[in-house]
Amino acid sequence: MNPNSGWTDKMLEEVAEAFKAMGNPVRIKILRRLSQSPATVGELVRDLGLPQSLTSQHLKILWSLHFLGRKRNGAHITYTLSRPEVLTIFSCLEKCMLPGPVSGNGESR
Amino acid sequence: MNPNSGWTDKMLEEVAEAFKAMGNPVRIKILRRLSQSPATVGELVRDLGLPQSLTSQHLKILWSLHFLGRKRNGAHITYTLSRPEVLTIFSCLEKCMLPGPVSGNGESR
DNA sequence: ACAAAATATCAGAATATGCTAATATGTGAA
DNA sequence: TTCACATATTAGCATATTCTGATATTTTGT
Repeated sequence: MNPNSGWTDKMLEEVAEAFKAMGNPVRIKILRRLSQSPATVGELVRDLGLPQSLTSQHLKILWSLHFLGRKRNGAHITYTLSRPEVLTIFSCLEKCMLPGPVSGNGESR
Repeated sequence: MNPNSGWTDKMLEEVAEAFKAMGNPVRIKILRRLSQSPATVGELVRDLGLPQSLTSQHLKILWSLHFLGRKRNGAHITYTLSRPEVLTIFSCLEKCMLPGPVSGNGESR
């Protein structure tokens, strides 16, 4: 019945949101940095060389979508990667999607 | 030196583009439909219940990013999924990211 | 209570995205 | 060539995203 075999429209939306979250260079930087080790906002700002405000905004996005965990430590807030699967996806992309085999897709116009 | 251990800025952009491409419900529908079997634009329009123009626009995006292959057959054009890895990513998302364990992320404000 | 440091939020501008409706292009048949 | 069908492209609008710069909030130390 459902022409989307298995996925509801709501699931479609959520999956799209998850991809969208990863569809930004700054957020990818953050995710990759946090995959090495947890970090505070200040450390991220320093390591990635980004404005504090911008970093905070992107952290909010990633956190609200449950990509990140957050822990207060005095005046500092430490963020952690809460979905290691993200890294699997990254390495899949790195290996499979970037080189773009484009093996004879037979476009002959 | 590079604070992005391994990835150049160009790679970051390209990976982000790939994620962005998958960050839209219509494009996810198309990718999933094509994962079952190749289809012409008309078939996609019918199966997914989308306007022809919109379908064509999204196909163009997916094709130009090398997600799809294309083959002319008379007046028809058949599209195929050219990156089966996409499905791996989908199922990873389906299993890991959607249920959102959010297991005690220790947010205690 | 005050100041300083760390983080978050807001306002606004520039750009990008997604959609509809209309039009163009290409293809095969008569 | 002309028609009908299949697909692509365009224009324009509405909304979303991304960024900067300024301001708010929270926390610790004095």
